[in-house]
This record gives sequence, C-alpha cells and structure tokens, in this order.
Amino acid sequence: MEHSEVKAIYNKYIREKNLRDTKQREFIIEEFLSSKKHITVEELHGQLEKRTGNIGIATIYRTLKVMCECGLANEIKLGREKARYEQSFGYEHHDHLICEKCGKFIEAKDERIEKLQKELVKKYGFSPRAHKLEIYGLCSACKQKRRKDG
Amino acid sequence: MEHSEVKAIYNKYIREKNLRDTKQREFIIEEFLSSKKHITVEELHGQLEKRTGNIGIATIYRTLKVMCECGLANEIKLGREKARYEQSFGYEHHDHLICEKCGKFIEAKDERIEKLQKELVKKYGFSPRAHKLEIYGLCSACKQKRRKDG
DNA sequence: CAATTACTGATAATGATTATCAATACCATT
DNA sequence: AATGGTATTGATAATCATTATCAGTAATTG
Repeated sequence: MEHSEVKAIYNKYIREKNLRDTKQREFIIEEFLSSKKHITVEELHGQLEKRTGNIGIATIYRTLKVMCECGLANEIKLGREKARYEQSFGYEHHDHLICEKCGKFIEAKDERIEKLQKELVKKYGFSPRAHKLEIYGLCSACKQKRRKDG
Repeated sequence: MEHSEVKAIYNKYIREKNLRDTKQREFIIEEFLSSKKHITVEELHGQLEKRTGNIGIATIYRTLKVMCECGLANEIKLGREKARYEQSFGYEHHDHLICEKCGKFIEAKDERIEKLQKELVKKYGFSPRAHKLEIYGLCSACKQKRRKDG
C-alpha cells in the first residue's frame, strides 16, 4: 500500500509534460490516495492542514487537475454541489448509485450495460470518449430509516 | 400545437400550490415550449426580449424551476456549463450522447439498458428516483470533419 | 373595492472555481 | 555549487451562474 504504481505513472507524466516535482504535490497526492473515495478539495485541504501544514487551496485544485489529466483521478460533479474526486488507478469503470438522503455513493457495475452502450453509440455513428451513469434515489439504509421515522 | 395539455398540467399545479397566474409566466412557458430543446436561461431571456419585451432573468429561473417541479421540464447540468432545460411532457426518458466538439445533444433510448438498470438497483436494495446516462464523445459529423481537417 | 399575499425585476450576495502575479523552488547546465 | 530559465506556489482578486433580498406591483379572494 505504498502507492508506488500510481506515483510511477504520475512521475512519467510530469516528465513528459515538463512539469516539476514539488513537495506540495507529493503531499497532496499522498493524502488523496490515503483518503476516502469521493473527496472534495475542501476536505483534502482540511486534512492537509493538520498533517503537513497549510497548502494553498489553489494548489490542490491544480494538482487534482493534473491527476485527472494523467488518468489517475476522476472528477465527479453533481448538480451544483462541489466537485468530488475519486482515484481511478486500479479501479474499473463503474456507475454510481447516489443516495439523496445521506449522500452515500454506491459503486456498481454491469458488463451488460456497458456492452449495450457500445451498441447504442454505434447506431448513431457516435465515437464515445467517456460515459457516466448515475442513479439517484434512496439507499437501503435510508429507506429503512424513513420507514421507521414515518 | 397549442400546448394545451402542458398548460392544463401547469394550471392544475399552480392552483394546488397557491401560485398565481401571471403574464410573465405565460410568456415564458409559451416561449419555452416553442423553442429548441436544451435551451439555457440566457437564450430564453434573449428570445423573450425580442418578442415580449424585457422579463427579468430571475423570473425565468423561477418559472423554469416551477416547470421542473410539476414535471414539465428537466434540468440538464453538465460539468461547469450553464444549465439547460428540456421539455419533458410527451417525451419518454432518454439518454444523451453529447458531442464535445459541436455541443449537439443526441437523444437515444434503449429499453434493454433501462431494464438492466432496474436489475442493478435491486441488487443493492436501492430505490431509484431518477437516473441519467450521458455519453461524451464525437458525433458523426464532427468525426468526419476532423478526418478532413487533419 | 379592499385586503392579502404572491410575483416581479433590479441588483446584491453567494460560492465554487479560475486567473493573476510577485516571490520561490526546481532542475539542467555549466 | 552557482546560475538561469521557468514552472510552481499561495494569497487574493476575478469570474460567473445562480439565488436571495426587497420595495413596488399585480393577481385573487371575499
């Protein structure tokens, strides 16, 4: 669990793009990789404040953008909420079931849906680059709670 | 093509909610129903400026919110772009293929995907309220153009 | 018609994200 | 190790879609 593979990809990317290796980015990436999935910039900023002292929030935005560019993170934007970021290395594409009560993200996957999507775009001569399936509703825990609360 | 069904639903809704029937809302709804799909507030505002004189942009936001509440419109939000609204009366649920070059929205639909989504949520004990499938890429026209341009 | 209260429109406020910019840090080269 | 070129940082100003505010207006009810 040393994140060496992710860091190797990151290092390769910054070399290719003539970016520089900085302490701040290392701290941010380390913290990002060690955190819960679907973290916000604000949350990361708070965690870094405690562990490594202040790092400008703009730098966190910038670093996560780089992580997305090199395919190591995904940005998830829902409606008007602030963006969340998830690791993408070692994770396959998945859909999100999003609980509108507690905010939980459930990651789900169905090979058959993926396959049908490929058929769908083909029908329209469309070349897909990425796709996103989000299902909004109530998770089972919140459903039960609601039943009790009335 | 007089939109009478939509207006009936709208009228029923405002009566139930003790809202009032105003000229501005009538103009906005008429214009919305007569416009292209996937319109922005700004675009609607511009069109109304010409046809019916100025209507405050806040009023357009408010009216579209009401339309969404009574199930006559859907809000579509992509990333950081401004929201777009589509009519939902008389239209079935559909997915969107979104061209990242020209911005075109293609509406697509696959009953089998819908069905698999229902199975998927069941597996997780999740109660869906709504869902959204968006596929980003290049439409066929832009693909061909890109081929020519190099 | 009068009273009540929702609505309007101008505009201020909000809030996440991005741009700016002077100071600093990285890194290849000498 | 010093130097120069330039990417990076952090503070903060700017942006921009959307929402809140509020005084004046207009719809509805009795």
